[in-house]
Amino acid sequence: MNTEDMTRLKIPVAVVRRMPKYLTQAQYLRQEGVQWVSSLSLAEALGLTSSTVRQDLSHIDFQGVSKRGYSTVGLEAALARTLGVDHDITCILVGAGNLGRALALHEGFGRQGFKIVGVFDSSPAVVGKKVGHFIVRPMADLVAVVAQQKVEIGILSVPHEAAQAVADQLILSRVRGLLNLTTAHLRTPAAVPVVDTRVLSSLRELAYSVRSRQV
Amino acid sequence: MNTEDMTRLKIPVAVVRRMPKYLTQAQYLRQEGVQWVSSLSLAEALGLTSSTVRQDLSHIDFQGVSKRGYSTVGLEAALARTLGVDHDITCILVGAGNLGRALALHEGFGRQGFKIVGVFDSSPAVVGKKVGHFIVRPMADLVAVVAQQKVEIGILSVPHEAAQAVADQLILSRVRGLLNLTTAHLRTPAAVPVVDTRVLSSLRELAYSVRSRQV
DNA sequence: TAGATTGTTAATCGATTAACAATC
DNA sequence: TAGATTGTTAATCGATTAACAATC
Repeated sequence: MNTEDMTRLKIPVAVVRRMPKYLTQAQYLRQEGVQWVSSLSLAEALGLTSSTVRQDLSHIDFQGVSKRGYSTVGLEAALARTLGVDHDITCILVGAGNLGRALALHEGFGRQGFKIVGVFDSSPAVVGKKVGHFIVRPMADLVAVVAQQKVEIGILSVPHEAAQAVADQLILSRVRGLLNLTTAHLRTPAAVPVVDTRVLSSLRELAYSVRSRQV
Repeated sequence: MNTEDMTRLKIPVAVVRRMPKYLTQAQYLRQEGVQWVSSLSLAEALGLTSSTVRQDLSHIDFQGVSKRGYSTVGLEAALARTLGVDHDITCILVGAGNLGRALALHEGFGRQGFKIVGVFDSSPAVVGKKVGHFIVRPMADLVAVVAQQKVEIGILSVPHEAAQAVADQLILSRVRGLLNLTTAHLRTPAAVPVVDTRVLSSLRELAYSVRSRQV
């Protein structure tokens, strides 16, 4: 099988979830001026085994070199291409509470290609207010903005109770994926993937780990 | 084996990661006045199979009832006990950038028992500034605050480059677990668990999902 | 009682690790 | 060349699902 075919095959979720870490590490090494990295040193830096690293990287359209390892520049480019982050991705953010405002103000996402082009809120008390250089817009503008700016991703940082309703509105407005920062579980059609990032869940998981390791 | 023994056994990570979701759902149902919930309806609400739900809940010290399901009140209590979130957990936050300030201002965590008792930053420009009712403290105060307030969890929201050094300081100050919001991979001794919540990684994972589902 | 739903065992599926020939 | 490191196959390990007896 040639590499063209291979990269079209579905990559296991577990592997996709590690790819952003490899990408971050490849970027870092390249910035540091490191030109080559072995599967073993990637593994050590990321808390994995070299075997896992080689298995994972076999899913991208990029080859290592015997005795030298992987070119950091090549690895970075191939990972970005595989993930689809080698070009800008347009996002909107719904929910201008503390968390939403922080994400809108955070510049790191834009630097990595995730461009936020609008901040929305359902509360009339918040609509019209400024968040950095954004002016918070009403939900009624959603459909038009998504269409005009070709928005791909909707970021949800609304209260738990509102989450599903807002997700439904985002889907109707034709965003193609959702980043869910709420505690709610979102139901979406199969064509609209959801990735969850729940700080509260992580804290609870950590509470368990802390307790179970102490004894 | 009695249930006492069982709950002392190590619970698989995959199960621990789902427990916060069951807890959120049990809380929600209880608040709505629902008294009983079946494994099937939990599964439907959370996007799982009823088989997974029953397997998972067999790890907590709590029994369902044939023909009725699980008592929402009992389930909530047992999950909170198992996770170790049936009492307050003291946290500090390091890094008073946009994200850090947002988390400090967010009231939801405190309501769920995660009490932030201090906000720290290494930048003299930020130290002394107010974040909500907190006054940002210098890193030099870390050890004393952790000891005096019995801080269990350190939340990291510093820049990538500073992450490992700050993690090391937190470990020296004797926090017992780290919530890592940075893009860095943290190396810690086995006794100090780390849970990662990386918004950028989630966005990248989502970018891949969006692209692979469209075709 | 009849039947809905649990708890658990066994089967399947997927992810990780080990091992090693190929290669630069 | 010799040996370090890849890419890949096979083995192991763990997680999910299916199935069903027990039970209220």
